[in-house]
Amino acid sequence: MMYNFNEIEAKWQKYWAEQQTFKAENNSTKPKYYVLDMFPYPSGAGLHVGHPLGYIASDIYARYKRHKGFNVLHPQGYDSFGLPAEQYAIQTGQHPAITTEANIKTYRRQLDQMGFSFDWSREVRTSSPEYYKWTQWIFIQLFNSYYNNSLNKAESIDALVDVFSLEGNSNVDAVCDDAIPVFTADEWNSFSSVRQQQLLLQYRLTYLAETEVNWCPELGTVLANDEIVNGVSERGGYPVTRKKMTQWSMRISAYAERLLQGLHTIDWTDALKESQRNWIGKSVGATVVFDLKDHASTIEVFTTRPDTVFGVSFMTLAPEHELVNQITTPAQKPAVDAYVLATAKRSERERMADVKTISGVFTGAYAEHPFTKQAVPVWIGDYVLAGYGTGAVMAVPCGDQRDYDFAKHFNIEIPNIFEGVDISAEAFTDKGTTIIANSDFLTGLEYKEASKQAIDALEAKNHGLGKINYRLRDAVFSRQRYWGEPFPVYYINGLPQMIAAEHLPISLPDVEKYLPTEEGEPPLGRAEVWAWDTTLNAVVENHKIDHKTIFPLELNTMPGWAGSSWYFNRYMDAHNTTEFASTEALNYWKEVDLYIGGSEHATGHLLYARFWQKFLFDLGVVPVDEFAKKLINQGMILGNSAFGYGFGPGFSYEKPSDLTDSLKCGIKIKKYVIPKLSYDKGINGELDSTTETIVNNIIEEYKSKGFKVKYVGDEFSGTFTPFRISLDHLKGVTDFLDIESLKQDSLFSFIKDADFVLNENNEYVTHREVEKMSKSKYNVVNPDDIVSDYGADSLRLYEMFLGPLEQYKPWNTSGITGVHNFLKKLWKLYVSEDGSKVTSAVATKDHLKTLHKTIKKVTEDIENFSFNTSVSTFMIAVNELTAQGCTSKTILEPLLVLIAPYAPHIAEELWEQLGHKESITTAEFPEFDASHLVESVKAYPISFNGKMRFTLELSLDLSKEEIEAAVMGNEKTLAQLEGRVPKKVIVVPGKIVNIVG
RNA sequence: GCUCAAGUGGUGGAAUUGGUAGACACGUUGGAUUCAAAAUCCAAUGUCGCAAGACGUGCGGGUUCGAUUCCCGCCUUGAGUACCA
Repeated sequence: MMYNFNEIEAKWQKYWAEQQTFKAENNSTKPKYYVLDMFPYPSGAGLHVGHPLGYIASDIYARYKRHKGFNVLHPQGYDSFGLPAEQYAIQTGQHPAITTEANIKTYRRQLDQMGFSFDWSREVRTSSPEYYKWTQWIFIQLFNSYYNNSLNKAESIDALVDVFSLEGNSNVDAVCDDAIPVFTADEWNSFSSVRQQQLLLQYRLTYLAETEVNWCPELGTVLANDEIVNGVSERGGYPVTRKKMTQWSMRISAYAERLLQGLHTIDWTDALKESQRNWIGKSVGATVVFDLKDHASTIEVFTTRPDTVFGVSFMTLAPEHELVNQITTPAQKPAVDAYVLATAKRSERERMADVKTISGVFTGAYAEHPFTKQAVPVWIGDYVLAGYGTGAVMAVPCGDQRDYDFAKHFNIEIPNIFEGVDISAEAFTDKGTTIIANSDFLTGLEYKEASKQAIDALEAKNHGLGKINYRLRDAVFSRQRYWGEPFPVYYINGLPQMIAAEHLPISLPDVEKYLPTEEGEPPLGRAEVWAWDTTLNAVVENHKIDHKTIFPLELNTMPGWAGSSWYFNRYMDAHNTTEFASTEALNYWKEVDLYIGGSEHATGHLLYARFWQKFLFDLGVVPVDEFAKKLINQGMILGNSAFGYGFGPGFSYEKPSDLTDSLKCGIKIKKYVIPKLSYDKGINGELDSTTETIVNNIIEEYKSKGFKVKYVGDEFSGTFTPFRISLDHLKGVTDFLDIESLKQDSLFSFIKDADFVLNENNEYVTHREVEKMSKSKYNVVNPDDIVSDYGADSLRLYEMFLGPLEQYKPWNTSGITGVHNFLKKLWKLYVSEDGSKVTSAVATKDHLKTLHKTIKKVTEDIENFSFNTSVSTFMIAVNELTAQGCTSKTILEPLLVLIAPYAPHIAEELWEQLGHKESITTAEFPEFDASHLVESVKAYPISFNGKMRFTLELSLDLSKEEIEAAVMGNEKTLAQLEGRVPKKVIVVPGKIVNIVG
């Protein structure tokens, strides 16, 4: 019998689906284990070989845990709302609902053929009304809650209303907008209901506010901070500008401290925790209030160095600071206005790129130092950001490099307040133990004590407060797009009202025109969408709202991260129509035990999901406040792009491995040089002179048909253009180009008349480069091809074999033959041409040693997520057992269970051939038994003073006699004793042994 | 600039708490089989050397009987972050 992987894999995939082998129950006598993958966006390109990497790892772990006797929940679903899905629909000109459905079909087929052990009965889609009903429900809960700082948790807004009506807000410690006035109970009760609602909105955990947002005109929507990379949109790379818009926001800042503290309780990688910490950006310090001379207002600043308050020699405001207009003196007004205007014109990106230039303008105003009462000039400068702290700083040039540079540039005084420190060249920024000088009551103190006393003094004078500042901003929650969850919100008199929970879901209307607009009018706002929901219609009717003339409905949609912030809870009880998941299910599964996904979600999804989980925990809906106990970031599998080099259209070159080699070869053997330089510099890269000469020679020697280069005499006057070649046009898995195939591809029509210059073996060698796998780079390797050529088991093993899970690594199809051969050898170990080879023969010592060595290694590997090395271990085991001629069932049966998580199809097939009626999934994972491993004892000397002491390396517990025998009799060990032959070995507990020479 | 991670053959990568560096696989070379090719099997494969042997884990030091592993100082690469007061 042959190893017919296609047949075997189809057979078992069908069997698992029919038998519902991987269906998890919500109660069991077994311990529970929840393994989750970050669910995919069903993009139009389908899966490439990089996508399943994490799914394979989680599948191996899930299958392993089942063998170990756990009730395993391993679900899968689709993050089908949001920008990526919508952009794809727009590009293809189809409705997102249609493309999403089609893409999901492709994904499902591709996932199924990999043999994953998902419980598909629990599938969720964020874009299905049954699911987003509960996303809307959570939104309403957030709206109905505020953050109570004294309880340090979210609480119902009704509780806040009660407090207001009894005692006003002066004793309320809640997270809210900065500018809330103090009011008494009487005042509150006398406020109109509109006024009350406006005030409450400033406390709610999701609130409507006019905020400066990141507006992306190309995408026609606002973006959250984490959706912007280097000043352009993460998706598409479009420019982003600042714009004031009324938007829904999520008060994630209320949870900043808990999000920080929670990191201590979860087993996530340090890198990931670190980036969350950076993103939250906690800094401890104080606010300091400076009075203004000749002006009623005050300037409030935040500083982490209150100890340096006596080093202040000026203040700087952000150009956008609200006081700038008020305090600027008439004499300075023209200069200040010009500067403010110039700053506003500069895009975020320009401002970021240009950090070296120091610029600023004096406002003419002076503040008063809170202690010395000296006049402090107030400047504006764009090194101060409006969005952080208070948008103003007290400048201490001797203790902060930016203040120092600013002072030097504008010739401002730099007083030194550090004992024995030279500040003539740069600022002194160490906190350490340096003594503060020239600072009145702070003189002679160190940083820590000085800070404390400075804050005490400020608080006593009512001129400041100890304060903790966070970089984390509230998250903008509105998107001016079609393909997202509608808000369960309508408006009365411009104030938002929640639609009652029993009317959910508010479904997304089916519209013809779903394209975003550059002005930011939401697609749902167009005429044809009016009254798109019967529920809403009823609501609107009840309130007698004329929805033709006013906007009664919230027309924005929720961002992509809304649905992904709680989906892990939905899997626990995916079809519940009355609750987002039942309490029993939530209490049973609690949290995700192992979560696998990419690190690119560090400051987006993973932060928002933790935020919502903590909120739901405060609400008492979920039993734990961290949703994922352990998280692993799988690395990316990179593509291996192929390039040709062209000079103008229609001409291309081989890229030789190195320059000197080509020089040696010369033009006679048709080698020529296109330096990497030209590629690195892109299309308009320059060639160095050596290269240029050769190129000239080649041009003279090999004028090709279709060679359309302009050159004057011998002057080379063009540029080389690397062009991408689809991997389909390479000969097999080599670097060699199949020229005929390429010329027939309409995508590469520009090349069809070209002559190709070949190397001495008449091959055209492409230049290869490792980069991210993407359709546009023509470097995608489709798992479908790999599965049909080698089988899913081969693909699974190979993806693991490529290298450590967390690492970024290039894909290289040629290596897959190694693991494929292993599977064939494995097959041959069990099956001969006439049938099963497995017998009831007694296992030999060697057989048992091989088996238990393998059990030990593989168990350790899986527990440590080092899946790559266990593939090697299997190979060694099969090679050894084949060499030993092992046919014993006692060996071969447990071996199959070891391999089953990695290569489930072949394992099932062979398991069946061993006579089992049940799936191998029900088999117990074999236990390691050390008694089968006997290895030589190695001894290493520790010291030679009188007695010799040794470290012994043992792989199991040997008796004293056995160690003695091993050391005395081991030639190699004796050689290491430098010729001294021990007479007696004294075994000491642990590894230390005394040997008397 | 700051933070983190990583540098091992032609390649991907192994190597337990410091203990035979290069497992396993790819690739390459030679051989067997074949009319031939594919497939399969066998052997060799860190570098230098005919060999004995010597040298070898980015560079320079250190600790140790012993260092890929620990310490100090550099260099390089990758990732994240960026005027955060």
